Amino acid sequence: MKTETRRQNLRDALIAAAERAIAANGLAGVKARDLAAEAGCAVGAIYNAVADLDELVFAVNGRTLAALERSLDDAARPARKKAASPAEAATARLVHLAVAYLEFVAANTPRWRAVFEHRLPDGRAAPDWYVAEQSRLFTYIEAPLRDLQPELAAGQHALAARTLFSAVHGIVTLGLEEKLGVVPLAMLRAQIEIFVAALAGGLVATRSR
Amino acid sequence: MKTETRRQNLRDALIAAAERAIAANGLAGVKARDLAAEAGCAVGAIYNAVADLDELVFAVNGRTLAALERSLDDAARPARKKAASPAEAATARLVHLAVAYLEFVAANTPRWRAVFEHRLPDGRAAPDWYVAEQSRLFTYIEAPLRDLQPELAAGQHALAARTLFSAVHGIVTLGLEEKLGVVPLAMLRAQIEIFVAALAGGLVATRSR
DNA sequence: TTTTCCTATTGAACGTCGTTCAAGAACGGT
DNA sequence: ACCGTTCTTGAACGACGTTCAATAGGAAAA
Repeated sequence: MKTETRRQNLRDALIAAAERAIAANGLAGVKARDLAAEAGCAVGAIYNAVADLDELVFAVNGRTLAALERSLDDAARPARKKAASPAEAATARLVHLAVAYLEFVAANTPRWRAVFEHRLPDGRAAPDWYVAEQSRLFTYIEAPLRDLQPELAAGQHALAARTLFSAVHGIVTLGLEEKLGVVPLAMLRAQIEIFVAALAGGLVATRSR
Repeated sequence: MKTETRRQNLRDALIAAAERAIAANGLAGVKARDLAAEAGCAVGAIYNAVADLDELVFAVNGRTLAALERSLDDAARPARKKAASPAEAATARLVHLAVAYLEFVAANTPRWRAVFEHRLPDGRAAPDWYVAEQSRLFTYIEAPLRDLQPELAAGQHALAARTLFSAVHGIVTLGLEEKLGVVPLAMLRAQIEIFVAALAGGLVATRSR
């Protein structure tokens, strides 16, 4: 069964080539002929290792999600400062997470943009493993949110985590995108710290009303 | 000078065709041959009325920005409830603006997505009139923010307006994009009301510290 | 009006893209 | 060693944005 290993090797080479292409030129840099040249095969051979170029993009995006998770884990490890209250500790963790997200995206901008720019045609859906990976990342946000608003129903935390992530994602994405005025990274970090802290504080205040 | 009016007419027809194409099939629906067929001209004639297809997209996006501004104006008109404090009035206006934004985007999803999906190749910049239009829209956010945090330096309000817009934009965009779980519009509106109100409340609380 | 020049218009053609396919090469089981 | 199956190849296909030589037609001069 050497043909199967060769197929796997080609697949890996293509994924690696696609990852380099995305890092260098974004999603638009993923071109069948270039990938074939870099992986050392003919254009047509791509379609034995992979159904689509879309499948390659999903593979690369999956690796990017895994890399983000590693960054979030590293960011969560240290810190552990004493906090006056559980709510303050939760707020600090949310701010920390948001800043870690900002820094990951800043350090991996083209790779990360590919995660959100990629759209598959018509009604085709993302692979299950990909959705699962994406979903699991939200648990990082749900845990502090539970500490922040323990009285909320279970499903509400998942919804709030989506909303909070979307908000931070918007700030990070539009901030790094220089479409409307260039915002230095340090200023962006400061804004995120202010806004996430204010948001968390506001949520806690809402609770007691 | 009939040729000049004909050129203008063709330009208008092409913009209208592009707008229909975007509304129906998104940015990817803008195709030279289809536009030419719908505008009743040959493919090559497009390039007499317009430099690029990008120019057409910018024209359509400009119209979309104008439509958003009309929606925001309409949304700002009524309401005018009595508020206990300037801060509460400002918060209510920010929530109102965010909800109006959500509803505009929900009612014009493909058109609005085109505004953010459109990327021009290499180092070409957006036209000046387009940047100005986009910039002017931020003043809608800056005014309530000034009421909310009067002690902030002038430039800070512009920065905070960008950040707040980015956050709401993230919530709206990822919420309407059904990539990760479908969130009903009503639920999305509730989330926005909660989050913007909490954020505004948190910002006010930060001020007094 | 007639003639002339110039520019607008046309649609075939170019280069690039993802994907497919007929042909030939290489593999795996017997 | 053989043969059926499968993989690999690169030319070919259709679609895309854009360009261009050829032609048609309007504007200015006679």
